[in-house]
Amino acid sequence: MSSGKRKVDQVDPRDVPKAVVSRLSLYLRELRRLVRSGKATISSSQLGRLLGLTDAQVRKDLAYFGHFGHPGIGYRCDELVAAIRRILGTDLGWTVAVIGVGNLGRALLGYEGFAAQGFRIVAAFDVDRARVGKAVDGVTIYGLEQLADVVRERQIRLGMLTVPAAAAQSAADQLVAAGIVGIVNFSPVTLSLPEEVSLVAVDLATELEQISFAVANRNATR
Amino acid sequence: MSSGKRKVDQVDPRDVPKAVVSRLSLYLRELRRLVRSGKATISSSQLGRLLGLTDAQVRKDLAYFGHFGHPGIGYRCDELVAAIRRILGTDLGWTVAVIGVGNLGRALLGYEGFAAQGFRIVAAFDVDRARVGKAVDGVTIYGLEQLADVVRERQIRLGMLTVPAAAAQSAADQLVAAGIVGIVNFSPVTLSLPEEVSLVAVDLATELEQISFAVANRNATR
DNA sequence: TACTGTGAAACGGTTCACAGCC
DNA sequence: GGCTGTGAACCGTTTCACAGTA
Repeated sequence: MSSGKRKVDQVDPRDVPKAVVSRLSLYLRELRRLVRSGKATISSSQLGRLLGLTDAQVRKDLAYFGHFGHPGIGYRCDELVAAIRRILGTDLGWTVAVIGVGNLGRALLGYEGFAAQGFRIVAAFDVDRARVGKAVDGVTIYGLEQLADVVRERQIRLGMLTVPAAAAQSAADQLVAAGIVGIVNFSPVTLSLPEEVSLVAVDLATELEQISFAVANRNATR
Repeated sequence: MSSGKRKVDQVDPRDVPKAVVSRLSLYLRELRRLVRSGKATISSSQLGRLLGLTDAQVRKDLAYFGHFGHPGIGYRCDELVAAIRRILGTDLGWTVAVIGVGNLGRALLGYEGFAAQGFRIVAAFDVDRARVGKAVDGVTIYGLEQLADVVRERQIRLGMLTVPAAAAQSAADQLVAAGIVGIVNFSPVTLSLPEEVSLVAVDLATELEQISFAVANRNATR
């Protein structure tokens, strides 16, 4: 507590609802677009309309983290972009590894959306010797046995897992042992990880199943 | 109401919480694995432990749709697989198109997890003339202008959208015009669609941002 | 006037705890 | 004894409505 009356109105980030955090990503994406299109300020109701949310929700979400708005004006787009990036931690710059260089892994290596958001893929890993040593989109592919070394040397902090289901838990264990702090799991398995490692799971088949359910149940009660 | 006292204890599927439906996919995935490994029955608490959920949650979720369990026994794995497939509608067999054959689109065309869950990708579309006419993983690539015709002929019902952000809304509009009933959107834009078309959005950068937030806020209040 | 920030109310989902059943 | 199905209590999130501010 060095000096001044630093107002502590922020909440402990750990008890912010998960839904709020994922909307933050949406706000960020839309705000960047607005900045690019030259818009200087935006109100909660305009932003909400663009994203299919209510104005109150937008304000409540942002208010978890501080006072970013200007009454009578709205939110300054560039200011809010900077604030959200800082909240999400994407201003820190993250190094990422891709584990599993199949179809999906290759797609991630070539995905342009990551760099702009502060994520740099610096290495890929695979068990297939035919792939090891090659590079895809400028990223070198290493053997899985080199994981620990490369993670240490290149200071890799996050991993994206795109290996076959049967190999996923073991690959995840290796990532954890190598000291990685967060994993996005694209393999269709439920991983069990120590709770100090963050996990987000994405299952492509599951996404289609959600659509299937919605469509199959569109009309009234069976 | 042909005969018998058909008990109507099911709830209108439209007011089942979304979270329940996405857990259904998890149950299904795990149950299939259990069936494959020869397990005949499973209790809600075992299934919950495998997925990181409570036993009560598993039972409540399933009870939205009927009485699938056997007191004293648990759930019969194969029975429950069939029930969930029917609930999700994946037993109906869906035809799917991929729009945008870039890195991610190609990965989807080669993704093996879809067929097993009842989804068949029967066509792909792209604006790039160099790609049109070719096939990827046995799926023919058509020009985007052929969308309406091919969707009709091949009776395509769902679409996966993997085009650049700038092209996404227009492509989505074309999908809707062609009569598609559900879209999984991988393009980093918020689409606006008529509400009779179902939508699931997956943003890869957003997933990494969730991890970033979790890791950056792992420790106590700043 | 136009807008934010926020308590309070309303809503919806999860957990609890137990009756009923095998 | 072991397990499901479920009403009731609990808890977290969303919506409402308005005081406060530029």
